[in-house]
Amino acid sequence: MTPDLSNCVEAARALLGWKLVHETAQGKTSGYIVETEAYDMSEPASHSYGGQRLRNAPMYQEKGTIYVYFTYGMHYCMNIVTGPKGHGQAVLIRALQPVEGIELMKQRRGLVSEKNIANGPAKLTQALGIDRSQNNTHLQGGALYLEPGITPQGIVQTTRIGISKAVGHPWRFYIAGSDYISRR
DNA sequence: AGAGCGATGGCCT
DNA sequence: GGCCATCGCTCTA
Repeated sequence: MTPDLSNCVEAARALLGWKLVHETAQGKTSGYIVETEAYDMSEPASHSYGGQRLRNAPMYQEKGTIYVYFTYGMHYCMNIVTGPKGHGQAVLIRALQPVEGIELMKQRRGLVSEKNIANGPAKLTQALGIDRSQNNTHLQGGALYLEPGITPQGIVQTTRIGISKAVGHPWRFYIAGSDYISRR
């Protein structure tokens, strides 16, 4: 069960409130998606810009494919692929509100505050135990999947964070008033 | 074959 | 607010 993933910008909005779940040998962890960003092959901030290559190939797969990339020599970030096969687009999951397996997530993150468990794209992959082995897998039928969660009472749309190109696109979304987003 | 740099986070001041 | 860790992908030669 997934929201409509036919377009990255609409999907980024629609994914807010859904519960992202990961089941591992250590246990089950999950959180409500509270912050997202859309990326599309038409703009240079996207990994899919400039055509398909080995690294970005998952972005060109079927909607619901998972794209995990490694950056800054130490961080993993996770995206949910959207659009038809052959169109390089995806939604970056930027923050979660912890729900299940909070103790395990704290253990993985090595800290105490619940607000800091998953309030950033690389923090949430560490908390849920996501790495390269989930890259190019699919939300359907895997250990990493979506479940219905909460209905956001308000959604804020603004510009994306941490990029230097195509900075004007208002393709970042977060749940209004959430204490678990990376920044306002 | 090799240099440059990034959709970041943590720790320091 | 600023700096640094750390590595693999991409581009150029």
